[in-house]
Amino acid sequence: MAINKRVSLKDIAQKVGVSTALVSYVLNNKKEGRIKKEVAQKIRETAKELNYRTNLLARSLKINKTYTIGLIVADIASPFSSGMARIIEDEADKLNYTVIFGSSDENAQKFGKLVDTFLTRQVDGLIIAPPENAENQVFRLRQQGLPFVLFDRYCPSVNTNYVALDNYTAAYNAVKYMIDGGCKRPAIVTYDTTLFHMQERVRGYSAALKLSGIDANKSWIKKVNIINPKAAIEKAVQELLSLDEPADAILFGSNSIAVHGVKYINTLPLKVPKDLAIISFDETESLDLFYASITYIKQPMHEMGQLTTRILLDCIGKNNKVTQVNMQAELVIRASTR
Amino acid sequence: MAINKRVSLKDIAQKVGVSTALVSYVLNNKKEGRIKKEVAQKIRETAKELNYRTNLLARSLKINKTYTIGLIVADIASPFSSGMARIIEDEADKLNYTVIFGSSDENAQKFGKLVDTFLTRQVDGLIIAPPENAENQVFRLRQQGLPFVLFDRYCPSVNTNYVALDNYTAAYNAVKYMIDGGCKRPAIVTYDTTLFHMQERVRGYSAALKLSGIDANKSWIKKVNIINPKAAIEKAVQELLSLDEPADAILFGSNSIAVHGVKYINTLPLKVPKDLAIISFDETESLDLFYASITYIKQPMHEMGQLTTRILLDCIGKNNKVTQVNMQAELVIRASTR
DNA sequence: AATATTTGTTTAAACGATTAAACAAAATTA
DNA sequence: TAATTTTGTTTAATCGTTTAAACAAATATT
Repeated sequence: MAINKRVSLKDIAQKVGVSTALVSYVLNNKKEGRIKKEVAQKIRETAKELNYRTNLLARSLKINKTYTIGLIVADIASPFSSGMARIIEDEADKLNYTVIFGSSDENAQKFGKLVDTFLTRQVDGLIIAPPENAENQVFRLRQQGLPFVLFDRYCPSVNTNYVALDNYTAAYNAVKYMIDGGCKRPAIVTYDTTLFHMQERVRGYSAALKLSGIDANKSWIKKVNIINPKAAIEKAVQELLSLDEPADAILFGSNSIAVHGVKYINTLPLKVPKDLAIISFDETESLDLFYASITYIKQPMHEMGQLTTRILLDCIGKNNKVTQVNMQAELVIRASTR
Repeated sequence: MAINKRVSLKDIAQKVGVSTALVSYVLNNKKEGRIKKEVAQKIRETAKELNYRTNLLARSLKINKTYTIGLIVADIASPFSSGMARIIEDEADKLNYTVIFGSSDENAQKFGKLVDTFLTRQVDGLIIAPPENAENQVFRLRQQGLPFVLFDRYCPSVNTNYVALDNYTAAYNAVKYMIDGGCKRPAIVTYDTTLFHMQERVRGYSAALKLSGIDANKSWIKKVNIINPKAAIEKAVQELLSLDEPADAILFGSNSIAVHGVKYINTLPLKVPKDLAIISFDETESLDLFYASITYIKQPMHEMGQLTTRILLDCIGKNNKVTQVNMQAELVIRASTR
């Protein structure tokens, strides 16, 4: 079955016996008062009858606007990314934008390829969670002048729009809370990465110790390799718990770290929160059945997604000022802390 | 900062002092032998120097092909959808296709809007998980002649490409396994929906009873409303367990049903699998910590996603025959069955 | 030397829309 | 009645590519 030849303005024009210009004016409701009622009516009828659909390629080419935004996440299959994608989709849809997406796999080169693909497709703007080592690419993008907004992560060295968590304060508050609850030796397990937002979390952790008068202990900070994290995280937790004076609180630096960490802890005889307090970043469904529900740092994902999208669409609509937002997290206190 | 005017073929042509046609030929490696080496070289250099990028809108308009496919899922934020999206993205990328996506929210009207949006954008084809009551829309799409492939769900009334699970056999085998393990009163909890794939699961369940010589009991089949499923599922499980002769095995008709069901069961004194055997469709991370790991029906998601994409791209490349695939599931036996 | 072929490049139409400008006819004003 | 304005529509250029066809110059063939 061949594709039914698509209907163009020309087809309508011919059928009605007018010029394509007139058809365009009518279907776009331009020149409102000028066009004869009966002709307009006829054109609209014919368009419907022929099942006409604007060719957005042609329109976009002419008006130099595609109503498309590109979304680059780490991995669309991850809950955080797909959750964000959904929020962005809905928000974009409200203003008639369509989203095309790609996963960078935390790989700067793949990231570059995606940016290129999207630019070639003439997207009106980009929403980006940049991977490690992509600062200069982000910088170059900035020079190009295409509107974009970073989210989740950002590059402090590049002056550009972003929406992210105030990771420093979030981590600070979480650790402070555990200390105030009586923990003497709080640890943190994060990925070994140069990504700014992760470093901020460690900085917040350290500040909480310092301001609470606890002597920082280097071995309380565990940075695990992002490749094959399961084994690395288990080892890290194990080490923390077998110190001469074992850690009595752990802040897991991300969702996925917490999953492996807590599952491992679940196999140990120690009791949460009595022997060990736990806080994780983001809620984690897969720990729902852990005997002590995990206290977690809640990012306002909805607000972040909506804000990110709005800032981008604002920018596309000519607003040139740079908007940088660090949102406050909420500490949701549950059973894993005391 | 204004957007740097994008560079076109014309700019290169002017700079080099040739026609745009020649530039196009060179950059597309057409007319290989005919073009003077030095000129070709110069053109390529200048293109790089000016940071030229093909305008895919213009090319697509001319060649009537966008290298874009539209993906319509129930909800991109759900693990199944986003997992599929990722597989499709990777497979499409290999052949230089880009994916645009939308979530139907299981709503036929929203589904229609998405199809429309994607057609307007001149996608080369669609990959669709159709919602309830979208049969006629799928049928109309079929008449239009645009290549598309259904996945996960399909409409038996419409003769079109699809890739789905053999849900009948999957359910049959699962229930049979529980019966063979000694279960006398197997139940099933599914959504109350006319979606064909769900009905197939019930049909497989019923066949297993019949062929095992078990008298089917109407109250063993629970169909819960998809709106506010948590309460409905808990009620269903509760009813199954308080029958005069309570159910001693449950097949949960989907991932999300199993989550609520098992979490509820976790609060009860009964023991899995001794008092109650459990099987679910799809693996469910959030039940990882349940004391008895859940036996589940494993869909070959990777193969399904890849196959779906390949069939579509095949179709776009002119293959007109209809391909219908029902893939076999694997029953992954773990601790929740005996 | 005349003709044919090859080589290297340009011309120009097309894809399907948008839109400023031009135009003709009707209605209004002077 | 002539000049002006309004109404309704068309013409034609444009967006940035692709590509068949035309063309001119160089080379090969007779």
